[in-house]
Amino acid sequence: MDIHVIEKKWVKKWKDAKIFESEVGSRKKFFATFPYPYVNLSPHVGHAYSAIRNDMVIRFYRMLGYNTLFPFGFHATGEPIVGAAKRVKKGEESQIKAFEKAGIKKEEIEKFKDPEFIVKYFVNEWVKDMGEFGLAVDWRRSFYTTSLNQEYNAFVTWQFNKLKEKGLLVKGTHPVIYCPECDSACGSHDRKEGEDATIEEYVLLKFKLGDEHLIAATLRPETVFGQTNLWVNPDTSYVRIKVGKEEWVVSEIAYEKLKWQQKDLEKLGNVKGSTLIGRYAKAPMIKKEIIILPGLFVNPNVGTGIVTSVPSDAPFDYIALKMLQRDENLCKKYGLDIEEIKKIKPIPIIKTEELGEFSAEKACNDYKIKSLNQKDLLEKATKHVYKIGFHKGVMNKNCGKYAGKKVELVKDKVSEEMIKNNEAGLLHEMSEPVVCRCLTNCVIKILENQWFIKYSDEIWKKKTLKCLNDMRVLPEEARNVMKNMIIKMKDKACARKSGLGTPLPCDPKCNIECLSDSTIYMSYYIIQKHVHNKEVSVKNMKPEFFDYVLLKKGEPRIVAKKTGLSEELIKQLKKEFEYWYPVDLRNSGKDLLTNHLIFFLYNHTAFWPEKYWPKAIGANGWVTVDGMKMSKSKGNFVTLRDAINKYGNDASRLAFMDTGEGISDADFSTKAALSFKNKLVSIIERVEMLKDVKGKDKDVLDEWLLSKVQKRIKNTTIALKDYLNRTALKDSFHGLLNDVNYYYDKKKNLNTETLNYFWSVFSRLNVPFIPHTCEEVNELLGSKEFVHNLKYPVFDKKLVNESVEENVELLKDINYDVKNIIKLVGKKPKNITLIISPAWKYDFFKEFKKAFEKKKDVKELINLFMKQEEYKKNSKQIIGLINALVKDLSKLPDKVTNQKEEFEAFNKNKKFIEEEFNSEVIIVKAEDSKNLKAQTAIPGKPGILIE
RNA sequence: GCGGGGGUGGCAGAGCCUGGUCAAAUGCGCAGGACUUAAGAUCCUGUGGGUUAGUCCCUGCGAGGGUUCGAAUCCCUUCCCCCGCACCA
Repeated sequence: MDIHVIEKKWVKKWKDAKIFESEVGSRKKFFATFPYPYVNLSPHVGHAYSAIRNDMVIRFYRMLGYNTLFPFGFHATGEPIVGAAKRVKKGEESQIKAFEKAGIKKEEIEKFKDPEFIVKYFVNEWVKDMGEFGLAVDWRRSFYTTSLNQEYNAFVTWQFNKLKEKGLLVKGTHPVIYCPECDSACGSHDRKEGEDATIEEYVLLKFKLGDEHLIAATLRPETVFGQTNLWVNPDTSYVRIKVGKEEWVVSEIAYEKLKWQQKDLEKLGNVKGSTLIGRYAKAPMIKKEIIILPGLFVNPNVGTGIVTSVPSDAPFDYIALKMLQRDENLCKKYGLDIEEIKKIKPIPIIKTEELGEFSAEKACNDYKIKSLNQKDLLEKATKHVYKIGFHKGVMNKNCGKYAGKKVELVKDKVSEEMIKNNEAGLLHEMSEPVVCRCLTNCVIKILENQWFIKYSDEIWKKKTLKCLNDMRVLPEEARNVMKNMIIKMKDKACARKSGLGTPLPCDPKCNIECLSDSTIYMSYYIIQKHVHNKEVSVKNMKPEFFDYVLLKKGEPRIVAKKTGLSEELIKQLKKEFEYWYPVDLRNSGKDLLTNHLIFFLYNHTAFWPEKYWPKAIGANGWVTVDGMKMSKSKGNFVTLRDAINKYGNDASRLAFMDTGEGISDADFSTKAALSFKNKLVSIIERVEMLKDVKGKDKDVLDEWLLSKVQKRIKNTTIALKDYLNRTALKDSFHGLLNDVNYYYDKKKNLNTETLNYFWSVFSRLNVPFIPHTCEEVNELLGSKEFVHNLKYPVFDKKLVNESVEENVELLKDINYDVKNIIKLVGKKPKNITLIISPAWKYDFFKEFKKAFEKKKDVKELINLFMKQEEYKKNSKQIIGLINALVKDLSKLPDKVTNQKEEFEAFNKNKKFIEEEFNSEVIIVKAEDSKNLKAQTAIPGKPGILIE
């Protein structure tokens, strides 16, 4: 049997019958989406995972009676496709090889110089592969993004005009890591070095010195209240520059940096560091004249090469000051009066419990730092002081109006105040050097007049938080991740100079970037069906069209006239939107939790009333292959096509869904996939063999199987409602197969009715996981209908039989024990005698359980039982049991029935034991046995005697 | 640094919220068996360590303490790992 042939057959049948093409109706609907993939590659197994999870939920809800919709779009917005096309044009080896590896013929490569061709090529590949994979997708609703698709382009244009109208699209300024050679922002993927570099914000403090300003850079503006002096490196050459109307003195390197961040900069001349020493400059905020001292430790590459000194809270400053105060020669060299220098004392400004008011001094003592040469220790101490000071510190009385306030709360306020009073400015620095792929050193540039989406807007934020709060998020821990992100949200720059996309209406030279043009497009799937049907095209898509269909604005008669569409059609579109919206589930990889999904929520709250806000988000982890991150170099890169060819659709689906769940990563195990493939074949074979099953008699095993099946149904349904694929599979697939294996194994004369029922349930219950196999099984069972059109199995309480299940469990236990003993004895038994626990033990165990809940003391418990006549005669055994039970309560049997019931149960089922061991089984009550083993018997665990 | 999540068998991964009936569901791998001419598949049995005329005992959930009659689970301390922090899709 070839499973691939079977799967292909069903994929075709579904397609021909259009069972996944969804139309509005009167039934309840379920609309599930997942983020459209970026189409610069053919799909690989990682892509497939989120799609399968969505597919699983869709099939489940479909069989619960919902009208389901699963659309599938494609994302082409952004840089990579254009980049790849450029690289092909340039004839770059690696890029061409990558395409060739993806199965593109050499003579075709030429065409990949055109981004549009790349988009169309891969969209086609995706539809082909995903289609063959049998997803329950309504392919009429597929589209790709960017201006290459005029209709979608019109939709996004409308969206951004609306955002602007609402005041949510604003202009602003922001710093980026920038490559001067490429003349564009240099993202982490474009870098050769410094991928992890971040932008740090230094506050530039202005110290008035005559007509000039010495500019010192600091990361701790709140410590200005403790300034005692300035450090200037006497050996460094500084430059005097004109900044607007002011003259600044900074290091040469700082000037180079500032050029990118300040307007109207002009170099006036050089200043030798040593010439500044000993002079006094007026410090910002405290407005005090402080002395400029020689700081040989000052690095001209960092900040501005000028440092303000706060010896109370900065270990470097503290040690440098102490050293200078001892160094008569150095003072003399720069003409300083050492006695004056010695008068400089740290000014306490921040107090913490751990470090007191002189944290730098304390830290230096703790770390045993004596000299500036201990640079590593000084850096450690600085970090430590900062961490404690910032998070736990409180500003003291020397800090003016900030006294008594927490450091973390005032830090920004202090710098804001100084900037406002023109006592300070800003300098952006990279946390580490960045080199662009083009080998140019990057700088930080301040981009001006950039368009931002105003995600920082407090009202909008609040609405979005409410939306998140009211929806389901699965798994739950994803909610916290998102919540924290929303709270932290700043405005998002939404325009890019390069890459594909929709032009920003208010600045058409720029395209809308990839995460901003994909926030409310789920609504566009509804419109796309009509574009596909050629009923609507870009010329109809006036703003009034979207206003009416999506926002219910306007008179149908006027809108129809304006758009050139019939009134009927636009009414129909509006109706469809109102039917399918809101999105019931958006399932996504966890990587989108802190960006795309947030924007998705934000924009929905901006465009629609609560009624249309998304109902649920599901997140899943990454996919690894055989425990390793998928990569081409490791040779473990599996495309979806590979998986389909090798394992088939259902086995691949199982390999995903059986391994990962929730936000942790899923491991696609190739061995497991292969083993699933075999298992699926054997399932179909078994069902084919059903025709030879003729048995009519029913016994405990039939009842047991039916009862087990009910529990499997119940557990599967509960798990699926929480999108827990793995948990669900444990019951629906593995559980049921284990159950039925036991049945096949133990049942002498297989019962037709039982097995037909079983496989019918199996085939329906597993549709979300292995839809093709289920169709085949369903057909073999004689159904004329698609299994997808049948009802999902419903838990039937009447078929649950607890006591039968317990009996079978009991039998399993006994078999296990007997087998062990036989192994020890090492001979084939003639007789097996099971000695049922004496009647009093049943009472004892029951009473003990109750008594133990109240009293835990061994002696008290013994006394309690010894008071009772009926137990006295078994005192030895009782004391032994109590001691053992108190030590380890697990010895207490799960369930205590009574002797009569257990005796009857064993008698009824003894034939199974006899068959198992092929020997006679004798069942006696302990009271009727003289054998010593009778004493070891307890409820649920008979004494066993092998002869 | 900030935020989130983890550390359990050869591997992947349950159990933790709500302490005991739990140590390891489920899958993979491995070993043995049944079936088969044979192989594969399938099914059965076993799979932390130790011991065994007895269905058991000892040890074990990153490390160290504590609470409790009882801790993988609760509390404290400590070590280690992964992910996100935005212009990258």
